[in-house]
Amino acid sequence: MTDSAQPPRERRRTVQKEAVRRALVQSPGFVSATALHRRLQQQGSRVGLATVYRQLTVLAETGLADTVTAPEGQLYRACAPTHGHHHHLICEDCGRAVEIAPPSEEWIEEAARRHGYTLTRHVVEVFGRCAECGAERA
Amino acid sequence: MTDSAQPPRERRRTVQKEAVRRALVQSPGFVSATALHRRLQQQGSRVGLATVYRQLTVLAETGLADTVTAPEGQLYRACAPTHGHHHHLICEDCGRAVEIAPPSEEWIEEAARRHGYTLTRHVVEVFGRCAECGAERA
DNA sequence: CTTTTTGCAAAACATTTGCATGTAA
DNA sequence: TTACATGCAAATGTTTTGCAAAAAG
Repeated sequence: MTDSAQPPRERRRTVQKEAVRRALVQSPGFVSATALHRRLQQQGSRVGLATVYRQLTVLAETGLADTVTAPEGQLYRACAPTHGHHHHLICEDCGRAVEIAPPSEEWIEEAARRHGYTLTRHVVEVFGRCAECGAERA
Repeated sequence: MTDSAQPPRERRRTVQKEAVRRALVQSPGFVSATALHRRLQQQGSRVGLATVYRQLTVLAETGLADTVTAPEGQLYRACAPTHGHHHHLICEDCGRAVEIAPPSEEWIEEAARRHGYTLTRHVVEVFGRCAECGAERA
């Protein structure tokens, strides 16, 4: 991208925008767009799936949502805008996610530098099964 | 692991199995199943896409291939069976990947234990632009 | 011969997009 | 009024699956 100054997208306040946001906040761990859409329907909100996707994208861009790429798709989670980025320990069963902090991320920059890479982003995803789900494991 | 003795899947030796493996080895960085399939076609091998997916899955399970989940899908890369799992520094432009080793992964187990999680897998993906691609950066 | 593997096409999903229609500002 | 936002359905793109035919052992 040649840094084309994008027309500062206007953000209009809409019911569905709020609904998506609220639903996301209500969700315990990371959720997929479809899952969130399902939840919204159950709650009575008649928000279109496309809108859920669009809003989730916006939320992620705005930093209001954290997102990780899982094999079953993109997952989102509400996130305080101040948080910046962090890593998670995610339960593969229920999706519950715990924030974890690596002791140091210097080694990442270190490694990048050593190999002549310019860092753009990094992801640390740790998957497992939480105590609750693990106990009832079949 | 509950060590449920799974019916030891028979592994029959087939041409396409070899073809997929070879194509994967020939590929420099991480490749998607579809990309690999395309490559195979260009090389003349008439391997079905489904087979490529199936084999790639097997290779990953067997530990003969490394795999990362990217937004555009699952990516695979040939990998020595002895290697175990490791992490990568991936160029977002050309896909070239360099192996990197975190100083220690104890903190992951540590964190899991602390939160009562049973670890199943973890992924560390660091994305950036390699020296080569970075130079010509527009 | 028996069982696995393949190929193909259809099915399943996740996600995006085109467009007419609502609607905030 | 006038853009932007939404909904819906169609379009994409990836990965899986059903099943009959081919191949391995």
